[in-house]
Amino acid sequence: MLEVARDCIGALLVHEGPEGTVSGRIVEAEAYRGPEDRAAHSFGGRRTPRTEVMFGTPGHAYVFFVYGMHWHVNLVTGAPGQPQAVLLRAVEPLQGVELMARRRRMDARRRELTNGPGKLCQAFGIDRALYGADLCQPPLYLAPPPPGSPAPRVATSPRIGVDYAGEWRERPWRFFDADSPYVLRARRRS
DNA sequence: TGAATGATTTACT
DNA sequence: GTAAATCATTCAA
Repeated sequence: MLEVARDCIGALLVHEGPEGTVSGRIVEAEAYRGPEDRAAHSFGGRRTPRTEVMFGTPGHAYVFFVYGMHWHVNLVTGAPGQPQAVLLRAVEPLQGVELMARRRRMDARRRELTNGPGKLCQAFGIDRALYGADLCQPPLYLAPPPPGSPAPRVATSPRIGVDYAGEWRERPWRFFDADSPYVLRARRRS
C-alpha cells in the first residue's frame, strides 16, 4: 500500500463533471494503513456506513467530510477486508484551471488553488456524489503520467493533521514530489 | 434524541 | 500565531 501511495505521485487525477473536465498531476499523498493505524478512520476495524467502502475492493474512492466544510478524497488500496486507503492531498492543475478557479473563487495562478486536501476537492468538485466511485473509469479516474514526463523526485515525511495518533504520527507515510511548488511547506531539515 | 469531535481552511490579532 | 467556522458521522444514553 505504501508502494501505491508512492506510485500515485506523478499520476493524473481526472474528473469529468457536468460543468466540464478538470485534471491535475498528483504531487502529494498519504497512506493510511487500516485497523492498526490510529490515524486511520478504519482504526480498530471500525466498519460504519462511512468507512464501508474501504472494506470493499480496491480502486474505489473513499470520499468523506470533515470540519463541517471540507471534503477529502482517498484511493482505496487494500484487498477486500483490508481497510486501507491513500489520501490525495495536493495536485498541480492541468486541465480546467478556469473551472477550478471559479469553484474556489480565486485567481487561477495561485498555488492555493489545489495545494491541500480540502482545496483539491473543492477545485475538482468532488463531494458525496462520488463516494465509492470506481476510479478506473469516468467521471472520476486516475491516469498514468504522460509518456516522456520526467519521473518525480519523491520524498517522504510524517503525516499531517494527525497529532492525536500517538506513535503512528511520526511514520513517514506522506509522499510528495520534492520539486513541486504545489506541495505545502516541504519542511527544511535543521 | 442529544453531544462531541475532526485526515482543514481561512481570516484576523 | 491563534481561533472561528460548521456539520456529517459517531458514540453514549
